[in-house]
Amino acid sequence: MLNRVILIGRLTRDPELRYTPSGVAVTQFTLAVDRPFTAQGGEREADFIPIVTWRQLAETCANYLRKGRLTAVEGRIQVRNYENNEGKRVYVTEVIADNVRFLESNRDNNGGAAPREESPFGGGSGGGNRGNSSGYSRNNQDPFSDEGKPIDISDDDLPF
Amino acid sequence: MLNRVILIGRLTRDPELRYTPSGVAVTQFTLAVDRPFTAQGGEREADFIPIVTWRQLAETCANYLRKGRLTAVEGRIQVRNYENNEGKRVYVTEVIADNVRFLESNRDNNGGAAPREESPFGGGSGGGNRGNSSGYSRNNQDPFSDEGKPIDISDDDLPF
Amino acid sequence: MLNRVILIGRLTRDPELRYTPSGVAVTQFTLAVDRPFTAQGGEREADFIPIVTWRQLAETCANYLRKGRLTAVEGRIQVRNYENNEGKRVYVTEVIADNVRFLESNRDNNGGAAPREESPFGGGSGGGNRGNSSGYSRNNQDPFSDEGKPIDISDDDLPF
Amino acid sequence: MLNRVILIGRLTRDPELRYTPSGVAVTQFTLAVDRPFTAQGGEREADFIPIVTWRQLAETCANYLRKGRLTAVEGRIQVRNYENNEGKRVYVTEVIADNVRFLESNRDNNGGAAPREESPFGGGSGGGNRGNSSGYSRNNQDPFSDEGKPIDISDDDLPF
DNA sequence: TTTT
DNA sequence: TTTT
Repeated sequence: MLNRVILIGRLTRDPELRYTPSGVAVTQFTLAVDRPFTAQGGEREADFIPIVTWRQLAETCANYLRKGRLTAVEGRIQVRNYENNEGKRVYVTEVIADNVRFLESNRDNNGGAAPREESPFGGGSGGGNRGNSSGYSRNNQDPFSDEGKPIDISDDDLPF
Repeated sequence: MLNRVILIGRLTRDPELRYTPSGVAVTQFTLAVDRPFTAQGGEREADFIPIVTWRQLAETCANYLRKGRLTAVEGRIQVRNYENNEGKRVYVTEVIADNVRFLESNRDNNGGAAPREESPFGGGSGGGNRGNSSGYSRNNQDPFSDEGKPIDISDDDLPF
Repeated sequence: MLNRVILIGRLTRDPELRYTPSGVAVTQFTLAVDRPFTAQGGEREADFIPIVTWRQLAETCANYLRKGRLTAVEGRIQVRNYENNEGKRVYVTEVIADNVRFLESNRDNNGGAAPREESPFGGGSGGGNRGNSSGYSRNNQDPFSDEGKPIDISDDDLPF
Repeated sequence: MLNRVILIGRLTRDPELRYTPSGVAVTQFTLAVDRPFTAQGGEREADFIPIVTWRQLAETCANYLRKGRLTAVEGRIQVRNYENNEGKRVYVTEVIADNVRFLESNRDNNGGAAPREESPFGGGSGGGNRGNSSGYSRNNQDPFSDEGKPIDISDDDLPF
């Protein structure tokens, strides 16, 4: 009835952009969020929280977010489930984001992977392929071709 | 770095109160939270989100929450993992609540299980056993005795 | 850059529906939200927080919310300012709601004012005047005619 | 009954640390939070939201926050009121913060005022006066001496 | 000016 | 499988 999540953390890897069979953009990444207390032993732990974004927001995230970047995410908790290879039901909890804030510009943080775009509001190579950073065109790609795991993304998951 | 969740939904069952080996109260329940849109086909779906409360809040939840009650929960997302019987790593996502609001009084809603306590601020049988609804005293109980699944609760999970 | 508020409280009065000069619905009400602690002396205090809703949500709120009802509100803090009669700048802080949840149905709570509509999803008198509870038609009304204070609502305040 | 605010924005000035008559630290600052849409004319507007922190958090904020810094704030909305010089009741809305995150380290942003401390976890001059940046000792100060406006802070405002 |  |  009400379901609201706000997180600030850092990406553990570059985001992954894919497309559903019907061509809708989806980007997934994981946010490492430090816990507000230290574990016994004094080490600070983190929660690794899977984030999913759809459509235009997915393309923006794929273009501008990179591993290590401090990022704020607003969204809702969603619990999916599917049957795995052994016929067992597996539950997957993700945050479906509807608002993502880039708290570090590209200038601030240049460790990790090289940015695919020069600047958050900079040029890009123009044209219709913007946002599809896989190098495949939107029509003949197979976004899941390199995936060993069961395909767990479909148009049925579309939140709106 | 920041991790905040606010949910409003209904309990799918009565809450379960247990104690860690060192005697700390933990209560778990699941909140059914309706999604803000309807699936294709027009049915309204819900997310079933596991909630964990600790210490005094755990005892209050065990005493006053019941299946079906409309409830607000504030907390943070936590992702635990453990190795299962087949040596596979399993990830469990829960909301660790630090604030729970009972949006329906006992009077409002008397379906489901009978309340164990008469009123939210009513008597109880007094004495040291308050909040331990398992019928075991706090010292000789085995809160996990009736559990087939691997014990996935320990003092290591203590959030503060 | 990020601005999110979630409140649960009770309406101090029936909501007030008005229309901007260009015919956009706006509803205002105040939420009494109990503080999480007691003041010295032991009395529990509350914050009285002004809420504003626009368009369709404004009409729904005007139709179904009433004085005393337990209500959840999601939105953002907005700070307006205007010059008063004495030429002094006055600051007004409100929560612009984009999501409102009715936590008590009409059946639960029938003290206070009589409901203008029978049931949350019930009939109403039908037709185009739905949601305009002032009795004026949408075109020839003056929503501010009965107001002594400076007109502090205009199309400029439109949030989207 | 539930009152939660999360903001990300930038300080409009250096924070102001004061002490109540009984010696409790209070820090006030204003956060400029960009609105999620542009006004007609295309300019992006912001809300200027007053933040209050107490005790240890007040001292930390006074030490490490500076004008212009990107900052996340978690807290609750509080509405105070007092009678002004002309006998008129004035309402003041503030966010009482219980969690503040510094999203830019001292290195990132050195515009505006010079930092009073070298680094977030750096030295300081040590000793009991830490956090009292007014230059007054905690006992003989008058935290309101340089204030023309009515004293609007007192131990009565203490949130816990 | 305030709600239960 | 994890980020600074």
